[in-house]
Amino acid sequence: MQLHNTLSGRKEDFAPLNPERVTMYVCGPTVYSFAHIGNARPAVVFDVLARVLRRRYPRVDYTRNITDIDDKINTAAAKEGVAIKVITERYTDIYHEDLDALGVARPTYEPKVTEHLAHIISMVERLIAVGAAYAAEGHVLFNVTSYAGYGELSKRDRREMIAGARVEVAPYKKDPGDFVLWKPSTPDQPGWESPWGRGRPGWHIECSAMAEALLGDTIDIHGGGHDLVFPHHENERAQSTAAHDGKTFARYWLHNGFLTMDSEKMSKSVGNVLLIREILKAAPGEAVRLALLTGHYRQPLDWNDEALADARRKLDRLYGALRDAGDVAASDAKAPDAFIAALEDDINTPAALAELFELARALNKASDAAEKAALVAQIKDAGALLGLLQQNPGEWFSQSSGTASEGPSEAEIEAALAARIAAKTAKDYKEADRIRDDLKARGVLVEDSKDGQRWRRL
RNA sequence: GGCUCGAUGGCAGAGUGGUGAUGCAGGGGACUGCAAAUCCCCGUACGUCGGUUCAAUUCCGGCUCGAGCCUCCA
Repeated sequence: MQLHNTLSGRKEDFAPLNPERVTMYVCGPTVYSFAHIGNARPAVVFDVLARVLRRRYPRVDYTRNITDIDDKINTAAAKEGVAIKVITERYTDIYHEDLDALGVARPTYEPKVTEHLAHIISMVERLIAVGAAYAAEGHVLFNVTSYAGYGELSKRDRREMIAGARVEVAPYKKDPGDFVLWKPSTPDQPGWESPWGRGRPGWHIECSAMAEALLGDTIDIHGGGHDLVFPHHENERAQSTAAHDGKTFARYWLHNGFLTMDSEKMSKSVGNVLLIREILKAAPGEAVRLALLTGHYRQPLDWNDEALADARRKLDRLYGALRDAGDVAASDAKAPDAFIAALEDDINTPAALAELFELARALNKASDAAEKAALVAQIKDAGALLGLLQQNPGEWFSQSSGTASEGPSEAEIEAALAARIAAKTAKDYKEADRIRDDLKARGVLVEDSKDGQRWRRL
């Protein structure tokens, strides 16, 4: 298997440190608001990676954290006049619901920062002990000059960064690039007791501490959105390496490209944020998932209505092939080598999808029952690796477009189809066509197959 | 300003130093009462200017354009 490593800037052969236990850490959400479609991309991409790894390795410990201590959460809680727990639990549940709809499996571990305060404090103490961090005015800061490798991941020169810095440098910092590990809380802010007084952790130390607690000092794969390379992952790397006596923190760094809206970054300031749950009102979760896998994960992906409609039509074709195969009992055939090879080549989902369509065409052409059974099994096994094609074709074609869409009920459709078959039997094609046109106008496409009429929602 | 990554046909999107993936859309045909679905066939592409090479969309360089990071951010 090959994976593109941000640290080296090239594709590398992947070999886990311990083949009996592959470890993977992906930065999860800060739960203070609804998740948008951009947040869904890493969740889906690394879900696919976990599935591919699990096919080859017996145990994959995948950790995706929930950041439930953060100043944005504090702001949201203060605004509503509730405890931060009210906010974080609400949006954690929503996050789970959204990802469930996209077929994203839960990670092995889903740690929360609030459950790891002791670990975070201990890590900060160790960093001070080894001289990589220092306390100043209630804060604890990581000294970037203590780590020679600082800047390697994001390919940045510290001196240039200072020149381009847009923020004012706090006077207690030894170096302008030093970042906060622990900061003091005022009495009205959420805080936890620590050797440096009541306060709360900085953002970067959380992930380092949770990765250490659950996966150990060195992890195989660390993933996240491309925007996290700097400063978040650069800082994590510096902290963890310093705390672990120079041991490698993450062996492979993977970053997914950004999702744009009409070629522009999705952000609240631009006002083009598209929430996962808004999209799910008008489209099935599986189509959203496929749309996210249409491009290679490292490439930017432009989100628009056409991309989603395209994904739905693709699923129509794939599920159509499965439906037309009829009731053949799937054999125990597995996804073909070319499909696996595509996914093991740095998660090349577009190439893998092309293989899937080749299988669908073969299935559409097949007449032999054994051949059909093998192809159905191959398509389903391949689909499972992508997290697709696991429902019955009938369910796919009869489901509504999304949580908010409407249309005639199945009973109404069945009644209309009965009337149409009667008209057809009487060779009253004018009436049969009228019924078909009427249903189409209401969002239901009727097709005549050799097995009789069938329908699907548009 | 610094850094990173891109630029493929009507659209989306892989890939490759020399036979133009895949899906959608389009044209033709088969099938169908007509459609739809399916199958077969077809078309149009590698930003620009140079270089290397027998041969470049594929390697190298300049340019132009685009996305992202340098501040919270997937």
